[in-house]
Amino acid sequence: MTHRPTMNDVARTAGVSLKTVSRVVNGETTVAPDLAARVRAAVQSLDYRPHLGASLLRRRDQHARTIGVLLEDVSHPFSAALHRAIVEEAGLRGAQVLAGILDEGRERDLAVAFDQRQTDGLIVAPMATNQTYLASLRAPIVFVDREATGMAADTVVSTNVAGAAGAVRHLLVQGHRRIAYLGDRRNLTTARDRHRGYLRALGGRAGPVVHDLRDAAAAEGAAIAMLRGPDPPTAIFAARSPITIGVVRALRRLRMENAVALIGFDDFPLADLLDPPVTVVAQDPARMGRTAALALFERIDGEISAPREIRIPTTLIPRGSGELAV
Amino acid sequence: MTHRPTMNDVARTAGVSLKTVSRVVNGETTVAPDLAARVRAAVQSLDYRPHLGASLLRRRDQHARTIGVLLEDVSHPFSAALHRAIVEEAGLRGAQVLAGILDEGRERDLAVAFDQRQTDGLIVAPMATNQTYLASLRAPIVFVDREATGMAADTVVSTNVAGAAGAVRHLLVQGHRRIAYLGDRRNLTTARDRHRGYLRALGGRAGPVVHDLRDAAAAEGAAIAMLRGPDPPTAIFAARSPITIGVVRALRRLRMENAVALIGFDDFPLADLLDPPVTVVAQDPARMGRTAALALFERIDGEISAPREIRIPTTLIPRGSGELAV
DNA sequence: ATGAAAGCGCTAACAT
DNA sequence: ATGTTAGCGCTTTCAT
Repeated sequence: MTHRPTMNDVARTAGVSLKTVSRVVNGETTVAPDLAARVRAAVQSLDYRPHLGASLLRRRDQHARTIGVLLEDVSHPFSAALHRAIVEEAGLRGAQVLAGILDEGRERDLAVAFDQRQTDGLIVAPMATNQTYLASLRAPIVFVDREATGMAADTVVSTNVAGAAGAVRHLLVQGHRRIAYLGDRRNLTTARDRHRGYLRALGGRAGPVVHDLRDAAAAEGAAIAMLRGPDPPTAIFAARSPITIGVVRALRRLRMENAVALIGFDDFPLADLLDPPVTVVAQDPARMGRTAALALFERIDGEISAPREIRIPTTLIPRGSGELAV
Repeated sequence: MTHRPTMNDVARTAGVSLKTVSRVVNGETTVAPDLAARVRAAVQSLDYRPHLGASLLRRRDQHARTIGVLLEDVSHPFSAALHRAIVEEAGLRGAQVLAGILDEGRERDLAVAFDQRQTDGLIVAPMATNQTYLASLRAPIVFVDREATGMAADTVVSTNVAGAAGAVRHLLVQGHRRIAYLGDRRNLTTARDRHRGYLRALGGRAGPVVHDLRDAAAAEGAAIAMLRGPDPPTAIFAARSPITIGVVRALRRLRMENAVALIGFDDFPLADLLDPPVTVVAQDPARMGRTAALALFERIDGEISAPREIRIPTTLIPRGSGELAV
């Protein structure tokens, strides 16, 4: 087991003091060129790599130039785009991004683990029903996609209420009067807001509503039951893309894909290649990610104003499924 | 700025020595119950959190119970499934997983950043053309999906040659004689192997071949050119799912989706809902992730046998597009 | 411009 | 069973 070289080893090899090595490694300019060259040669030959932990331990005020991102399902195209935007924005600032998958229940553990790893800040898409525990973390936090409960911090979300209301109004314009809502668990603020938008657009005339659909399979079952039941809807608003996909499968199985209109919240790959192509309310995850990253870096740099809530607009993309008349 | 509490603060508050706090925090059993209770109370009231960096600095032999995963495109369903499987396997061992997005060129920086963060090991899907630089890292490494160049380590890959050859043979059985290959850059070992499988199945009778297709748009353009050109193929083998999707778009635009057979390597969401449904050679990313994680933990635990290459079998899933006759 | 000494928060080795 | 001392690899005084 060969010892990992330390600054002391480099100093000995280069025939200089520990501190001189430190200066060279940290790019301080107050070192004579020949000494610096000797140090660099020693660094090379020993394959020395500074020990970030030790460095961070001593200079407690400095930053590790690393932020953490905690996301639910990394495979979700929305999360992936968010993640990528954050990485790019961080790259401009010379910061690294570490990501963690937020399995339900592990949210707290992960956040603490990141915090212990001296990340300078955290961007979190909250899953758990309460984020109070985050208040005790060392590092600043920005929430994205969903709002947090029990803790105030900068938050970047889509215009969920307006986007959902716009989709439903779009269906009303086609003449639909019986419009169903299929959504996720109501403890997610996104689901609550999209449901609220749906209700707002319909006024008193809400159609059938199903909550707590956690995945495409559940949505498919619920849609089939609804469409086969009494007084089926002529149009469906799906509040999340896995639900949209479940509804597509249901309509296909019942051969009703051209008989019942469908608009989904959140775009997804291949939506335009389905039959009929799926009309969606597209979010702008790239902009959300950039915005969240910028907010976080401001906080890291010491910004201490009151927590902000930033809303990113959505766009209705008509592709066919939402333009089927009654 | 209120000072973050240290073990010393806890010791003072609890009226015990520093070492006693250390013992309690680390779950050692050689502490009298009443002292332990006092310590725990102090930890609570001060909201003390151990400083992982300092801890790791002292006990150099111990592990941080954290591994890093370096993946190209986290949004790729294959990568996402891999990632999730690794997280689950690590969870069983009580280990955390940090992920990094491997933008081309940043592979080295990220790997070093993770290594500096005292990860116990790394799982890497190599992108760069050379991985020699990884040899100098502290932590053990396992490669997944693609083989590395310039560095020997455990590697978990799909049976790319056999899977591709099987797909092409499947097309031969339907009577196709002019079968095209559309693939990614040949410096990726996966692309090379799938191309080799294609050639092997066809013997001397290879059809038109296009390499270096980096995304769906490039594949769409290449497919259109090929299908409009002289002597077009009657079947296409796409070596990666973004390419498959590009080919689907091309066929759709030319209204040839039922005239030209298509098999794609790697499954993708909604493949079964397209028209015609897309036949694929499915990989098993969950198994690959589990296998890679297990291999890495063995290495972390000190296994020093020669590097292994583990091949995970693929499965042909006939859905329609690959069963179109000539 | 360079170096010696102290100490970041913690654990290991050794008392007691 | 508990405490004391030293020191991990590094940066920060403070000398020179």
